[in-house]
Amino acid sequence: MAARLRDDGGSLGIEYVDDLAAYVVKHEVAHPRWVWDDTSRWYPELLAAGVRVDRCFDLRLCHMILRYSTLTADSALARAAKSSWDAPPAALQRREAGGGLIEAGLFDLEPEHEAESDADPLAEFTLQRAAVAGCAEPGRISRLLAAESAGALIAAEMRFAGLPWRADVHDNILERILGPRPAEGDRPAKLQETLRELRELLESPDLNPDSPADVLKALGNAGLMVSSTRSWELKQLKHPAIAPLLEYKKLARLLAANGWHWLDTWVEDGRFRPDYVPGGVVTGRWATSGGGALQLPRQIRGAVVADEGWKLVVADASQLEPRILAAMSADRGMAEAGAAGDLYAGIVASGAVETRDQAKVAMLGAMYGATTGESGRLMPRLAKAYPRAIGMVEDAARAGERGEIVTTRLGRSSPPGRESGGYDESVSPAEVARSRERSRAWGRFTRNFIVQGTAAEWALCWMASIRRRLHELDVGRPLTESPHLVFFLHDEVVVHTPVEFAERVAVELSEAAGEAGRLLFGNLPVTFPLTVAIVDDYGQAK
DNA sequence: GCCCAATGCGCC
DNA sequence: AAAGGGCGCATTGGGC
Repeated sequence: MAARLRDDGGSLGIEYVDDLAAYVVKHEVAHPRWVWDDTSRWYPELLAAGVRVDRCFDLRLCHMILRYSTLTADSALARAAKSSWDAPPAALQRREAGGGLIEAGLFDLEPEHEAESDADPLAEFTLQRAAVAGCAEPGRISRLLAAESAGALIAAEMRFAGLPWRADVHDNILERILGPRPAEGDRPAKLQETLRELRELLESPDLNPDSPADVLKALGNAGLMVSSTRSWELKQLKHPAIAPLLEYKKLARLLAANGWHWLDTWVEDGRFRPDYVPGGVVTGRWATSGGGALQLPRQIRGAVVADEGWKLVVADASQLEPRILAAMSADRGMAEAGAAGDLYAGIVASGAVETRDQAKVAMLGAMYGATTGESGRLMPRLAKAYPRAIGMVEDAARAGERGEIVTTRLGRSSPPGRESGGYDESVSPAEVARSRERSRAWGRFTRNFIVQGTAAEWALCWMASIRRRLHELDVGRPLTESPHLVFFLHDEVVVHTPVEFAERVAVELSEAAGEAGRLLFGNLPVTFPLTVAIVDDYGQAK
């Protein structure tokens, strides 16, 4: 069933839809905003039928934002009991593991909710409109809902198009690093050789290098005291076995995470198609499921190769999070430091710290909540030079420690913290210390939340703008025959484009970045420069 | 055999 | 340089 609504919400009638694709094609010429319960439920089949839509409103994603946003806390929607609109996306429910469905476990739904008996999209849409209209910042929240929904369209389109992936190139890379593909279950030659050397140097002929406990024991026998086998900890040690051990771990990681098994599982017909999950992270970042798409190691990016006659345009936003912080706190000094291009160099030029590395470490520390080490030591100097920016993250941290909720620029709010509850006299000192550490940890989370979450909003607006601009470059051609987005990584995008459009695409990416900045921050003097590369393979970028 | 937590590391 | 935020995934190893 489909209902047609006027802008004011008035109904133009309800009709039964037999052929969804034909129905959408017929009405898309009028550029409606399609309102549906879940983009991942409807859009893939439309794309498969060759149908693209311009705009939509993803009720489930928008519901989650409105449910928790402090801007809409007084709305009927936020006060209502949990319903099927609070359930995870259809795409996640569909995915099977073993013999059964994955239990998302995030929401305690009563059984009757799963029957979607209460999932009337018209009623939900009305609730959502009321929530937006009744809030103090309708402009911000409606921008967020539009951006989130555009993200849902993009996610479906990226999966449909797929990331170009040359299995033969990937295989060559693996052979060069690991040796020829071994029989199933055998170690590749380079791994085997490294292991032989490692066992000899540790005098542990039966060492299982894949078992941290076993490695720890062998290191202990060799007189090496460490509390774990993490690489950074091993690097502190001086012993001939450390080099081959680190080497083994690196090779084993590549084999296990992105080796031949990964290739067989995730690459089909020259494309890698992960499931993108918009809103999958509390901060508003996307998650993915399948193939570890957001963790593709640099080593194998060379296997992402543009089709014959096509190019990849790779763009990443330089120092996005510090710039976001400068903008949201309206810290003129920090904005100025980034104006010339390299924010960290600008911080050095201002005299706050001596070296670019110090500037970088200090900024990361400010956004993550570092307390010790060089990063912690530099913080006071940064706070003195940029009081508004640093003050903003400090305030967010203190709020989190008090159990309060923090909110991003456009209105996404952090989840409610655990009730901290003041401790009474009878509690042991150790218990008090644990409780304090928990609240500090939550403060680090809320501190980072406002920056990471606002950066995610910027990225969504950037991508929505990119999508519209790419479409306008070559209207009327099918998605995969004209410039289109094929990858997104928090502050970085990859566009697959026919060669003749590549230069134009590069320009549009930069202009879209400016547009995203204005959407979030109006005319504040904060710039969002990009590093853009037109390449044949992803490995050539950066 | 299945399930789950811990470990470790890739990405931002 | 230090071990601060967010994730997904493979593997080990313990419990049932």
